[in-house]
Amino acid sequence: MLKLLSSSSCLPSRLHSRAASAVRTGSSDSTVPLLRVLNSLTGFTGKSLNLGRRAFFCSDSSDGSEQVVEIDVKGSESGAESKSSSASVPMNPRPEEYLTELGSEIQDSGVTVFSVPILTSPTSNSFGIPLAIELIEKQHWSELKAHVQDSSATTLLHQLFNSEADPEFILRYFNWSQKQFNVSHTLELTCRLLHSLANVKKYSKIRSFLDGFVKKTEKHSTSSIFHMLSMSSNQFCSNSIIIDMLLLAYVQNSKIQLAFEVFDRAGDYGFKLSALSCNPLLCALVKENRVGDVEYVYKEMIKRRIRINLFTFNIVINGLCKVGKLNKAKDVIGDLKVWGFSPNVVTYNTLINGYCKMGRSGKMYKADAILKEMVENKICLNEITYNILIDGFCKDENVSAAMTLFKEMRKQGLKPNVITYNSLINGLCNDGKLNEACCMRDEMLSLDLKPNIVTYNALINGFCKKKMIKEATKLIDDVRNQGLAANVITYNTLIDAYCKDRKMEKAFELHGLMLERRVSPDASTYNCLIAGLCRQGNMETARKLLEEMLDKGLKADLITYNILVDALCRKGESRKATRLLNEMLKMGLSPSHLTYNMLMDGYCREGNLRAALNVRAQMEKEGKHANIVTYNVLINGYSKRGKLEEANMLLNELLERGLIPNRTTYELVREEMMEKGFIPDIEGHLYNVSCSH
DNA sequence: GATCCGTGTG
Repeated sequence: MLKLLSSSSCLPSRLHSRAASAVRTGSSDSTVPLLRVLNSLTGFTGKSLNLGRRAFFCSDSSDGSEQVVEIDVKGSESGAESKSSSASVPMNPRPEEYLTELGSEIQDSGVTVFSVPILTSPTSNSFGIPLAIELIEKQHWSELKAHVQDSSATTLLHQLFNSEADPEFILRYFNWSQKQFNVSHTLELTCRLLHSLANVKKYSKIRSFLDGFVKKTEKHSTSSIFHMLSMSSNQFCSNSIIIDMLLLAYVQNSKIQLAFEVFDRAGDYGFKLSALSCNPLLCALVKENRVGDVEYVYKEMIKRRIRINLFTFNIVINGLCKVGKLNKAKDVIGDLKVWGFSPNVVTYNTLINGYCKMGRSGKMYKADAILKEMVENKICLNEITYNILIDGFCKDENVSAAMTLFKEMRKQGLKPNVITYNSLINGLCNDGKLNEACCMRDEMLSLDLKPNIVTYNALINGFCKKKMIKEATKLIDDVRNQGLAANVITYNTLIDAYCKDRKMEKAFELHGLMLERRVSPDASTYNCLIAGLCRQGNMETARKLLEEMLDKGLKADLITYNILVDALCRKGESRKATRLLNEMLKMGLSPSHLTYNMLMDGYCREGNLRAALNVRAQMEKEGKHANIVTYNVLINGYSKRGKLEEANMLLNELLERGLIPNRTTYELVREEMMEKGFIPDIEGHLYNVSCSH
């Protein structure tokens, strides 16, 4: 009734070759229990062809050994027997039932999908399942190998699933056979394995299995995994746990996009995830600056009633703070209180850090307000709190305030660490206090706190800012003597200093040195060098360097293009710069306000106001609105050409748009205005005296 | 079983 296909002239050519190989691989004693066939029906993506009374099923086996069987739909035993070379199939209980289902499924649609593994009959040789299990248990692999060949590896796996074998042994065999025969078992079998492990609560085994699974597998789409998993068991709880672990495995293997997809689809399937996996996902999204996705996951977690905890809130707050969404971060603090949590030291540290990193003046005042709230709520400051504040004050150019905190920190019995010192050294260096900065480094050494590369980079930067590049370069030797290695930031700092000092040979020397020492230059390295060459007007070499950069697989970024656009515009070659702008857009890079403004300025200086306006139109088309610099550039362009009416119109336009003119805005027009009898009124609007009379 | 802090450049 069911038999191996021996040969067939009616198969389409594509299938024919598969059939031929099936004949070679399938031994003549292979049989296909109907139960297996039916099991396979539940889920598979392959193809079947309905050819009258017979259907040919082509297995989707990923190991390359295609197996084809022929099924007589009508179930006529005699008809099947007419093909003498096919093997007969032992009948399972109530075969008629299966055949009826099978037949109708095939006849209903021209394309039905399922796989048909071919099993070697266990009775066909002396090797039985109990022996196999024993060998697997004892891990006598070489002995097992004597009994299992390429073609029967999957067969045995099926038999193990059907036996009462310990899922852990099945797992062992699963892994061994994949490695041994260099095959990947099908997704269907993988899901069966996961479910059998979940049934006996072997979660750590599932975890490590999934780790391997996500490491090598790129071929299974998220949707096929979900589909197959839910097809192979309707145990909702197991499915949720498996998916939860899969999500975590993706995150731990830095496959964040896949993890995100799993999170999303778990919602469609209604699988319940845990904070154990969702929190790391959130963390990864924060690290990748995908704040929109962070907000989405957070909202979904609440909607799906995932048991969120304080970690969840803190991670989300950090994500929001990182991109300056301080108000939203405060909203989340409100949320966490509603959920019955209280902000802890990490919550406050995160928020304080958020304010410290904000570019605005008075940021430390805001940070201080949070600090007060923290103290009121009896949350003790820790080392990190102090480090954040010390760094914040240093960046706010208030090193003395930072030093006060430094002292207070120690008075509180908290130990400053490398980060504390690095912040202070950096602050002192930026303040030009190199001696004090060096003293701090010595203090570190005396306290047995090892300065690291960050420490030295701060010092090197300090020397560079003071144009003491020779001294700065010497520090590279110090770095080596301390057993440290200069990194890309070290080299970039020095290269940039030499470029600014117009010592391009020296800069390229360092570039060579970093290559020699196997420190890979990054886009910034090239940007520094390209900017240096542009400053010298050496556009040709700059172009060449850009090509070298691209050849190395580094991507030219916004900065690279801005450097080049700026240089071309300064040279009066705005047209060439426009070509670069289009190149950027083609590369999917979004030009910044600066890019457009430089271009407009270039055209204005060339007297091509029409071209400048075209740039502005393009800018608006790309969704970037003119800012105050844009207006200043255009106003300057018009007033320099004596077109005061237009300049005046632009000034009114910017006021109408709610932009705030700055000093430059007025200075650009004032002189000419006065000369020509225009006077600016108190509010900045201009009117023509001669017209008003 | 995890969340918060430090370096450079256009």
